[in-house]
Amino acid sequence: MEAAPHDETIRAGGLELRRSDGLVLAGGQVVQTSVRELRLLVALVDRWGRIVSREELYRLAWGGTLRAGDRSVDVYVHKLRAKLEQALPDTAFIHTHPGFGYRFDPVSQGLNRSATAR
Amino acid sequence: MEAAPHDETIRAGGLELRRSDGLVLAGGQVVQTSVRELRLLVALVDRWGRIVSREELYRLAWGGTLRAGDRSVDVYVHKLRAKLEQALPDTAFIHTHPGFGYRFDPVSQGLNRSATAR
DNA sequence: CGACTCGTGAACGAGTCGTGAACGCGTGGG
DNA sequence: CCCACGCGTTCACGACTCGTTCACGAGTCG
Repeated sequence: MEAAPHDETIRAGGLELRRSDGLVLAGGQVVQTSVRELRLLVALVDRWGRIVSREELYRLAWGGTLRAGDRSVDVYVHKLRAKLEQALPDTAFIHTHPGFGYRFDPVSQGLNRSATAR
Repeated sequence: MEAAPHDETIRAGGLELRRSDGLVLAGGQVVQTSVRELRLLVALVDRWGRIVSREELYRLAWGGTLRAGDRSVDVYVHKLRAKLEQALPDTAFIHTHPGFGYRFDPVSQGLNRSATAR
């Protein structure tokens, strides 16, 4: 029944991601995510610290090829950011790398951390 | 980390569930449940805090495979919510996760600003 | 400036979920 | 034998959610 070969639970800067349940916790509270949102988040978290192109993110979360002009990834990154920031306002999780893609790396505001963004 | 494998009596946020009797108490008063309702409730409580798919709930409470288009689980979740809400109006027990399933987690209204929000 | 990338809110169609009601079945009492 | 009753299923309709797409503005770079 439970098929979870990977790490069942991922923890990152106040974020908790239970793969088997499809449950996301941030700061102790439940973050409601849709199926797409969760798959995108998992795709990003699995490549923690690395820049992931939109093409790859689309392939992982949607399962096809990203067509030219498709902004779906952008829109869903926005949705994820909104939900995560609502739960943990002082932490930035997803960073934009213009021309390359997105990168997942929790950075708490006010603390010294590698802020590679922009 | 595992919460109560098969305890006799389960207590959760004003709810009391005795397995052997099949007795459900909420806020001190008895909640009359049918066999199906109780089995569904037990299935949810046993996976407290986790999202449980309709397929699994059907398998646990009914004992077969959920056919496409079968709304039985939805209807019985509704019945359970109605009965629990009548006993404890300020507590939400069963939360919906669209696309995933249902999750049992008692949340008292007004005292808790977290959990199921959108 | 002009072209491009990205953020963000809104609108829309499709699908999912909540909910009341009708129906059928078995049970037990008159 | 008939009827009332509780239980479980199914249906119908409304409300809500999801994913896509568009539109516009901000920011960036040569």
